[in-house]
Amino acid sequence: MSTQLDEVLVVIREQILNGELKAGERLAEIPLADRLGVSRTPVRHALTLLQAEGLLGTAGARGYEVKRFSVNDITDAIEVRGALEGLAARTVAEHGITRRLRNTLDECVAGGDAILDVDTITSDVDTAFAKLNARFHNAIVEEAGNAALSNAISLNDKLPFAAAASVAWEFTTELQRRRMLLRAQIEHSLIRDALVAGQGARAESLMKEHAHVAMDAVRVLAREHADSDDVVPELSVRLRSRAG
Amino acid sequence: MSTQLDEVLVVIREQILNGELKAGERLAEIPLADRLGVSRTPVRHALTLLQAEGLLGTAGARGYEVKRFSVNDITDAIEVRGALEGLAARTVAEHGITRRLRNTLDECVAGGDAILDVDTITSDVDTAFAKLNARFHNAIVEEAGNAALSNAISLNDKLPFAAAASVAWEFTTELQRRRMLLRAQIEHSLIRDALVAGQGARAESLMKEHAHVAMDAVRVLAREHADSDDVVPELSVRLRSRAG
DNA sequence: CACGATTGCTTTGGATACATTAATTTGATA
DNA sequence: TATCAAATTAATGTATCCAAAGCAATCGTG
Repeated sequence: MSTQLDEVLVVIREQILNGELKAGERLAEIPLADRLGVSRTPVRHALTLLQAEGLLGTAGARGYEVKRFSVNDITDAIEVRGALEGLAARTVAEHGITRRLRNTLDECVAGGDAILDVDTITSDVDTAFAKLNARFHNAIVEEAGNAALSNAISLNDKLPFAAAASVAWEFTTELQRRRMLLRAQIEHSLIRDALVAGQGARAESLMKEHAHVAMDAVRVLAREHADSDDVVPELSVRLRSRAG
Repeated sequence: MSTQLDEVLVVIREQILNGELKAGERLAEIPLADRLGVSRTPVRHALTLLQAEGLLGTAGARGYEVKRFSVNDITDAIEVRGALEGLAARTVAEHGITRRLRNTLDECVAGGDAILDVDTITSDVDTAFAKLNARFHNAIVEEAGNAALSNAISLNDKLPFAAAASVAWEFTTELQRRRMLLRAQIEHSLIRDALVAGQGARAESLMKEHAHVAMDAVRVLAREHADSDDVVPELSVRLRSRAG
C-alpha cells in the first residue's frame, strides 16, 4: 500500500529527471500541491526528503530549487559508487564468498553471455542486461553485510544516473552499445573470479575500474554538453525507459 | 534562526546517542511531541529524516524504532568513511593541491605537533586535537569538490561515532591516549606529504589506513561489549563532551 | 526625482482537527 | 479453554487553519 508521501516523492523525482522540473527552478509548495492534487503536507515532507537526497538545494532564505547537475557532477557520483562498491567487493573477498552469492554471480555472468550472444544488440538487449547488471551489483553489496555501506550506496543511487541500474542507454550506434556491454560483461566475469579466489585488492580495483564503464558512457552521450549545467533531461531522453 | 524541525532533529539525535532513547525502543509521535513540547508535525518530519540517516528503522508496519548499533556496525561505518575520504585524498592529489589547502594542512600538522608537545596528555589535549582533526579531514573533502562525495560523507558522519570529529575519547590510561594521538598525528603528516607530492594512490591508501585509528579506538573502548548490540550509550559516556 | 519606510501580500512553518489504518481486546463459539 | 472474529482503541497520514517571516510595491518625504 502506498502513501501519498511516497507517490509525491516518486513523481517529483521523475519530474526532475525528465526535465519537467527544470534545473534552477524554484519549487513552491502550493503550486506543486495543486499540480499533484494533494495538500501541502505531503509535498512539504517530500521536499525536505529530496533535499536530504541532494536533488534539491535551498533557494535563498526561502524554499527549495532544483539542483543543477553537470556531466562532471554525474561522473563524480559514479566514481563515488565505484569507491563504495569497491569496498563491498573487497569485504566479500576477504570474508570469503558464500555459496549463495557464488550462484547468483554465476547466473548473472551466464545470463549476460546468453543475452549478448546475438547478432545485433537491439534496445531490448541492453534493457535485459541492465536488469542482470543491477542484480549483480546489489548481490555483492548486500553480501558485504555493512549497513553503513548499503546506506551510502542507496543514497548515492538516488542522484541522477549514479545507480548501477542506469546502464541501459540510448546509444547512437550499435557498435558503441555492443562495446560497452561486452566490456561490462567481461568485467563482471573478472570480478566474480576475484571474489571466488578471495583476491580482495584485485576485486576492489576491478570494481572501481568497472565504474568507469558508466562514466565513459555518460561522457560519450553528453559530449556536446560537457560544460553545460543541467544535462539531466538531455541524458534522460537517452536513457531507455525500463519500466517493469 | 533555527526552526523547530532542526531543534527536534538535534535533540532526538542526541537522545539516541546518550542512551536516553534506548536501542530497539519504539518511537511514537505523540509521546515524543509531548515530551519535546511541540506538535506532531515537526516530530514526524524529524523521524522520517532520521530514518533516512539510518538512525531509525521501521517497527513492523507502523512507526519507527531506534536502531541497534553493535561495535561492528560502528567500525563498518568508519571503514566507509575511510573509503570515501580515501577517494577524496586521491582526487586532491591528482588534481594538484591548492595553495589554500596546503596552508590549512600545514597549520593542522603544526598545530598538532604543538598540542602533543606536552608531558601528559590531559583530556583537554585530545579535545583540542579533535578540533584540528576535524578541520584536517573537512579541508581535504571540501577540496575534492565532489558534491556526491561530500553528500555521502555527511550522511555517514551522522552514524554513531563514524565522524572524524569523534577522536576525543575517554581512554582509561594516558598511554593509550598518547599512542593513539601520536599515531594520528604522524599519519596526518604523511597524508599531507603525499597530497603535496601528488601521490594519489599513496594518499588514498594512507587515508584508508588512517581510518583504522578510529576503528581500533572503538574496539579498545568497547572490548568488553564486543558481541552486544547497543554499545552506543556505553561509548557515549566515554566520548568526551566537546561542546563549543 | 530618488530613496526609504511602511503596508500589504505571498509563502513557509507549525498546530490541530479529521480520516484511515493497524493493533488489541473482548466476546462468542467450538 | 482456546481460537477466531468483530469491534473498539490507538496511532499514523492528510488536510486545513493560523501565525510569523520575507518580499514587493506603493506612497511619502527629502
